Amino acid sequence: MTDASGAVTEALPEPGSKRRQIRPKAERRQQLIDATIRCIAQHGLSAVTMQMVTREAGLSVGIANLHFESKDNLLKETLRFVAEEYHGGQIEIMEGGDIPDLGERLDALLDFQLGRGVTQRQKMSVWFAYYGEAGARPVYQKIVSTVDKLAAQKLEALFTGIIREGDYRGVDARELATGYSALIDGLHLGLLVTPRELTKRRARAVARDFLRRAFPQHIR
Amino acid sequence: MTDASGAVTEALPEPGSKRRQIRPKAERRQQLIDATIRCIAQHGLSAVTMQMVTREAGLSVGIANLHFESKDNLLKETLRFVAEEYHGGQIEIMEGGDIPDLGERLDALLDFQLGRGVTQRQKMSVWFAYYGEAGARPVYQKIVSTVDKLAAQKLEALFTGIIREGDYRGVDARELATGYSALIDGLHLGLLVTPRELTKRRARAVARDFLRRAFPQHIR
DNA sequence: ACCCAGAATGAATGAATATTCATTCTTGAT
DNA sequence: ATCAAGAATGAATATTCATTCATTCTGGGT
Repeated sequence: MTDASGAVTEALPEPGSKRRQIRPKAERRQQLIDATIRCIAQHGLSAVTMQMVTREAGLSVGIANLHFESKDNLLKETLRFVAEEYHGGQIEIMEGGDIPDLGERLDALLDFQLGRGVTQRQKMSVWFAYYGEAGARPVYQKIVSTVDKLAAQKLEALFTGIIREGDYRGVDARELATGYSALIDGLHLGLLVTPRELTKRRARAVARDFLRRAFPQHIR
Repeated sequence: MTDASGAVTEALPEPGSKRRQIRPKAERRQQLIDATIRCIAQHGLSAVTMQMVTREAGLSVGIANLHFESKDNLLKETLRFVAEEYHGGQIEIMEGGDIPDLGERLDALLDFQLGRGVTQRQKMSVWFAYYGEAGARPVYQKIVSTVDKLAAQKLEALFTGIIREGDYRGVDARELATGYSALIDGLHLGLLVTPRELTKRRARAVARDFLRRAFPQHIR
C-alpha cells in the first residue's frame, strides 16, 4: 500500500523485506520447483546452482536441502513435475469423456501440445535440458519413459478408435502414434532452437498436415 | 615389443608410459574434440570436466587450454564439429550428383539419418545435450541454426524436385520439409531416451511411412 | 500470555574445478 | 652435436559451489 505522498505504509513485503514467512512443506517444495524451472530456462541446466534457485525463489540457501535432500533430488523432482504436467494434460484430453467426437479430441490434443501452456519456452527448455542428460542418467530416462509409455498407449488407443471409425486401410495405429509423437517432439525442438525459422503457427500447420494425411475424414 | 620371456623390450607406449609425444596442433585439437564427445555421451554435458576430457584423451590438463582458450571454447568447437559432420553428410547426399534418381536419393538420406553413423548413441547424446542448453545459450543456437538453415534449403529443393517429377498435388515442399526434419529429430530423441520402446528398425519404418504417404510413387 | 515444534536462515566448511605458468621435453634444422 | 622453437606437463592457485548446522524466528495450541 502506498499513500498519496508515495510513502510505504506497511504490509506487503517490499523488495528488501526480511520478514520470515513460515509455510507448509508442500507449498515450499512447489515454490522451489517453479524457481528451478525458471532458472533452467534462463541459464541452462548445467549452469543452475542452489544459490541461484533459492534466490529466484526468494528464500535462503539452506531451505533447498531442508525440503529436498540434495540438489540432485531437487532436479529429479523438477523433471518429474514437468513430465507429469505435460503427459498428464495429454492423457486427460485423450481419455476425454468431455469430447465425444474423436476428430475434435485429436484437435484438442494438438492444441494442447503446440498451444500456449506447453510451448512456453520455459517448459520446453526444461524438457530438452533433461533429454540432453538422459543419455547419461538412467534416473531421468526412467522418469520420462514411465509417463511416456502411458501416454503412448492412450494415443495408440485414440488412433485405433479413429481408424475403426473412418475405416482407414493400411494404417498401423502403433506406427502412426510413434510418428506423431516424434513429430511433436521434433517441432518443439525446432521452436526452441530455431525460433526464427519455425513459428508456432507453422508448427501447428505441419502437425495438422500429418494428421490430415492419415485421417482425411476426421481432420478438417 | 615383447621377447620370449615376456619382458618389455622398448618401443610402443605401454599403459603407464609417460613418453611425451609432440604432434601438430590440428591433430591434438581433433583428439580433444573426440574425447569431449565421448565424455559428454558417457557423463552428460553438465558433468564434463577438463580433467575428464584430457584424461580420456590421454593428455595432460594444461593442453586443453593450450589448444582451445577455455572450456567454453572447447565445448563450442565440439558442437560445431558435430553439427557440421551431421549436416555436412546430409547436404552431400541431397546435392548428390552420384545418385540421379530422386527417390533413391531420398532413401539414401533416410539411411544416413537413421543409419549406423549418426544414430550412434554417442553422437545423439552430444546433439541433444547441446539442444538442451541452446535455449539459454545464443552461441549454440547460432551454430546449429547456421548449418540447419542450409540443410533445410537443400531438403526443400529435393522435395520440390520430387513433387514436380511425381506431379503431386496439394503438397507444399517447405511445409513437408519442416515436418520431415522434425520427425527425424523426434525419432532421434526417442532412440536416445526410450530405446526400449523404439528400435532403430521401427524408427526407419516410421520415417519411411511418412515419406511414402507424401510421395507414393517414389517410395517403395 | 506463554510455549515450543519445526520452519527458516546464512555463515562456515570442505570438496571440486578451471585456469595459469614455470619447467621439461621433443624435434627438426644447422 | 647443438640449439631454438614451441609442444606438453602438472603442481599450484583462486574460485565456485553443495551441503551442514548452530541459531533464530513464527504461529498455532494451551
